[in-house]
Amino acid sequence: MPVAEMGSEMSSNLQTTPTPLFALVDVNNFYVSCERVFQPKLEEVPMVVLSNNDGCAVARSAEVKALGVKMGTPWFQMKDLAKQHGIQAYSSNYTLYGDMSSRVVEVLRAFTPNLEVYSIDESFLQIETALKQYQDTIELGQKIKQEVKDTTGLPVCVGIGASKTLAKLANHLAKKHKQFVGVCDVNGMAKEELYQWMSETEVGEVWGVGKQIAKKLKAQNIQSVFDLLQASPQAMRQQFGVVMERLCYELRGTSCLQLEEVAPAKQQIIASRSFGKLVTSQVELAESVATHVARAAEKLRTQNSTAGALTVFIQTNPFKQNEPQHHQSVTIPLADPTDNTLTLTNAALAGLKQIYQANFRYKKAGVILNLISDKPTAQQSLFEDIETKGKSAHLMKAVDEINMRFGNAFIRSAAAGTNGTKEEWQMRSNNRSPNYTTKWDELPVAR
DNA sequence: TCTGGGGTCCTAGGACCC
DNA sequence: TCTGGGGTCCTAGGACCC
Repeated sequence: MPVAEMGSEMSSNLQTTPTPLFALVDVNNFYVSCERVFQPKLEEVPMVVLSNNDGCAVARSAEVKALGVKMGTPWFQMKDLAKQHGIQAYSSNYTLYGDMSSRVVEVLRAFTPNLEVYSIDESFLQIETALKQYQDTIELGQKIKQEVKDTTGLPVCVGIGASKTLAKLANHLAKKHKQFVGVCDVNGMAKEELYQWMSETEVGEVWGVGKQIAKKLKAQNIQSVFDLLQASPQAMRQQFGVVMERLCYELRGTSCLQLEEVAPAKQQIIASRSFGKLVTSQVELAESVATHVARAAEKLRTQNSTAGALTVFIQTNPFKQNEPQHHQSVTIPLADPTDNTLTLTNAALAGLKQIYQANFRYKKAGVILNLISDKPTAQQSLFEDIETKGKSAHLMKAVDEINMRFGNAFIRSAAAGTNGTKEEWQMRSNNRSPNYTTKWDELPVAR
């Protein structure tokens, strides 16, 4: 589609709903910047922050990025480079980073309560209201940047756009190109300029386009963000699924992803670690598994939750290609949801016994607590749908089809939800057992 | 020859994010 | 020799249910 037509299509899409405006505030080189707040002498020193066991770089200063060091590069692989350029390495201090993160959020909340803490170093703000007190988006953005710097000592960039994806893109531009001075608004920008930036930016930079998808896109000559903007969302959905379709609309300025002000309840808690050296004995694995359970259970209690099941897993080192590999996990359902460390430990150790195999050299062990959620099952939500909205179109279609094939004798399965009260439906559902002998003809008759 | 079909649950795996 | 840890969502296939 020619560029000129696309603009008109975008505006017609937007007529129905008022356009939100998002700002993404992201701390530059977060862990590195945190260390520098407390050790100002590190300013402008090329440095990295290392993962657990000091394995690989999880944060790089601008100087190190300029040397071409990628995120996640193992420390041993960059030692030569480090020597050559005087790269300093620091072990990570997550307690400190967590604390700094809260302080940043506090500052941002003063601008607007419409805020989503997206990660330890990033927040989305919805800024339509806050904007009224400023001349324009750039002034607001600069004010945010200054305020965070003054209060916490941390440098941030601000990206502004009509969707979260565009705000992310804007933030990327603000970080990459000095002329934005840390604040970029792709919404206020002239279309021609935006499209220019988009065609200069690789498609892989788009939020939600990772390595694999970028590769497939490039194979069909979708190289830049602009190329993706021109692709048909329907075609993208065909190939990559619904997430990708949403992403395309977001790029075109139709916001599909809402601000999530209240963090949804966690579905799982993971505690895992790599070993410093490879482990072969079940006893050693059991010790580490017990430690992980204790940590996970602690997190569980902190958030006042209980686990309905527990998963244990152990893995060999995937980087050792010439060694036999063993990755296995087992999930243990817990009859009564619990937050009790001893109960969870017993379950975990029983699980470990099931999956452990001698003669493998294990690199990593961990546990996952599967939390009890109040999210309704698909069937429950279907029922609620019927209760609130009346019989939905797709359900009626299914009913019609059944009636067409089998006559009006009965309606089964999901359609059975149309019969009786919620309680009756739940009873039927609870009564299911291997011995359940009800014949078709005994099932409830429709209407 | 044709042989019911839709739903749930579970698991595994792939993709993505920071 | 040495390669993080914690999350999410989606999909597909098989077992099982009625």
